[in-house]
Amino acid sequence: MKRVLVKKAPQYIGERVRLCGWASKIRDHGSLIFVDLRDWSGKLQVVIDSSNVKNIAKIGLEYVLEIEGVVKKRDGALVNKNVDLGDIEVAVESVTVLNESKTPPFPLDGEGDDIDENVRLRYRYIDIRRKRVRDLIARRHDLMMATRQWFSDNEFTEVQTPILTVSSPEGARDYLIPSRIYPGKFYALPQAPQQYKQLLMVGGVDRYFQIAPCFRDEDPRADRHSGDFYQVDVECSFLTQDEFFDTVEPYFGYVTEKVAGKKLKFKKFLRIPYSEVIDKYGTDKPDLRYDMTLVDITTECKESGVNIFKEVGAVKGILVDRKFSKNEIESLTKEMKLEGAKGMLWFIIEDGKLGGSMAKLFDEKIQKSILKNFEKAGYDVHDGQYIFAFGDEYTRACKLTGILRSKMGDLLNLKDPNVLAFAWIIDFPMFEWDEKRNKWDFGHNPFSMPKGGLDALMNESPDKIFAQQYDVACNGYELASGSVRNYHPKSFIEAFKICGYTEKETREKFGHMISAFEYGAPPHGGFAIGFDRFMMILFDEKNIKEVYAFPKSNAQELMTGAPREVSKEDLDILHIELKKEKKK
RNA sequence: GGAGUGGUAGCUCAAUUUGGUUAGAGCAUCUCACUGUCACUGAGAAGGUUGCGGGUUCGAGCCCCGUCCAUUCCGCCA
Repeated sequence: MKRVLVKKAPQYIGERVRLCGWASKIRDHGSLIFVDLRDWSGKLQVVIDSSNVKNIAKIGLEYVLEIEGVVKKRDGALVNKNVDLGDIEVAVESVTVLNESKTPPFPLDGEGDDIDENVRLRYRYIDIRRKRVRDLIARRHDLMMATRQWFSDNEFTEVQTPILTVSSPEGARDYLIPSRIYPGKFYALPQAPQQYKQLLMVGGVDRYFQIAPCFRDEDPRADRHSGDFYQVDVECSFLTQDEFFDTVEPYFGYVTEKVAGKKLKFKKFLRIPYSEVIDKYGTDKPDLRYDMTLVDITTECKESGVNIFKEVGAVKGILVDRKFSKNEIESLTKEMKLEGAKGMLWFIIEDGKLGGSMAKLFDEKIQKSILKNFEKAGYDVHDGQYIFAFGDEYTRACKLTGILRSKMGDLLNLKDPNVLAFAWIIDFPMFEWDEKRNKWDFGHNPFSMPKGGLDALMNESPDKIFAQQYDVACNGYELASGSVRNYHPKSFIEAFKICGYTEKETREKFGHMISAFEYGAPPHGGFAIGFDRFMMILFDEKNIKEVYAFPKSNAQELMTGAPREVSKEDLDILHIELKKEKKK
C-alpha cells in the first residue's frame, strides 16, 4: 500500500491508507489508545482499538510507527476544532513499531523558547521535529526558490564561485585551510564572493546573482551567525545607482508577499542620506515602521543655563505617548547608562508646560520652544506625554536617543510584525578619520566608487567625499549592503593612496583586480542581501540561529562538536605543528 | 579582550526578611487501572556531587574569592 502524508489523509476518507511517522502524543485508555502521529506534513490522531488490533506492541513517545487503517470523519463532539485535521482520524488496523526511541530530552510541543538553547542544539535532530523549526526549514526553502525564480526571471544568471580561495587583506578574519599539495600555503574561505563577482562583470556576465555561503571568523550577535552564513550576492553592469535600485527593489516586495504573506509599508523604498538617518533615528538601520523621530533641543538646553549641558555637542530627544512611573524612569535611566549615557533628561507635559525633576530649571519660554520643536517634527503633542533626551557629543547623543527610540517602539508595540519597512540608506562618507592610527580609513567598503570619481579623490578633502554606497535598512536591521564599484585602475589606486597605501602596496594586494580593470572593466555595482537575516525579518525571529537547520553556537556546532582536534597524522599530512597553548 | 545576566532533577522553575533539620513543584519517565481522549484522568514510584575549586561559619544552593560554561551587548564584522 502506498504511503500517504497525514496532510493528504482528508482525500482518503473511507479508504484504507498507510501512514508513517512519530508518536508525538499518546493518550492511553487501556484498551483504547489515541496516538497523535506526526510526519513532515503535520499531525493526525490515530485510534488503536484493542478489539480491532491484535498484538499491540508498546508504543512510547517518539517511537517510529507504520500504521494501516481507515480514514474516518469524526462526528459531533469528537471533532477537535483546535487542531488541524481535528475533524478526521484513522481507525487503526495494524501498527508496526519501525524503531523505538529513548525519552526525548525536552518537550517538542511548544515553541522551544523556554528551553536552554544549547540543549536544543545538542539534540538538533530531535528539535527539528518541533513545528516551529520544521516550518522555518520549509519557509527557507520557499525563500530560496522565490529568490532564484525572481532573479532568474529578471535576466540574472546564478554563478557559483570558489569556496577555496585566497585570504583577503581587508575586512573580517579569515578561515584558513592548509594546503596539502603546497606545504606552508593556505586557502581562505570567502568572506563574500566580492572579488569574483566583480571579475565576472569584467568577464561580461551582465547580471549575476548567487545564494552564496560566506565565512567570517568573528564573534556572533543575535542577528549575526558565527562562522558561516548566506548572502544573496548580486552584481550588475552598466547601471547607475538609481537604475540599480529600480532594478532590484521589486525583489523584496515579491518575496515579502509571496513567501511570508506580509505587507510593505512603502511601495517605493525611502531613500535617506546617512547623515539624515543618524540625525532623525540615531542609527543607520532605523526601524521605519513607526515615526518617533529624534528632535534637537540643543539650543534650549544650552539657553537654560543648566551646567551639565554647557559642554555637550547636542541634546536629542523623543516624545513618548505613554505614562511612566518614577520606577520605570529610574530603570530606563539605568539601562541607558549601561549603553553609555551619562544620564537621561526627562519631562512630563502638564497643562501645556513641562514637569519633571529638571523642569524648574527651564523657564517658560524655553519650555514652549522645546514643545514647538516636537510639534514641528510631526508629533501630536498633548498633556500626559513624556519627553526623554540625552546630551552628549553629537553622534553619541543621536545614537543613545536612537537606542531609547527602539526600546519605546517595543514598549508601545509599534513594531507591527506583519509589516516590512524598507529604505535605501545612501551617501555614506567614503573615508573616516582613524583616531588611533592617525590616518584616513575606508568608511565602509574600499571597492566603492566615490561620488565625483578620480577628480574628487585628487581635489577634495577626504571628509567631503561621499561614496556611491548604500544599505537596505528594514525593521531595524541592515538587510543588504552594496555599492557602485570603483572600476578605474587610477581611481582605485588613488582611493587606497588616501588611506596610506602606496601604488605598489595596492597592486600587491589587489593585483588581479587592478589588472582586470585594465582590460576593459565595465561600470558595475551591486549588493549582497543577508539571506538569514531576511529570514529573521520575514518570520519575526529574534535570533538568527533559529533560521538555520544546524546553527552554530559561538562558532561551535554542538551536535558534531566541530571544531575538534585532529590526529597528529592528519596534521603531518598538512605540514602543520601545533603551538602549545597554556589555557584550556 | 571588556561589561551585564545566568548555571539547582531529563525539561521549566522554586527554596521564605539576614545562612538553619531530610533541597520542593509542574511536565516528562516507570508501575497499576481505565473504550472517546486530544494539556486524558486516577493511584503509586523513581529521579539531585545545587557548573567546578577553595574560603568564612557550629552550619552554605544562599555569603566571599577564584575558575569554567552559556548568553546579550561593546570591541570586531571590507
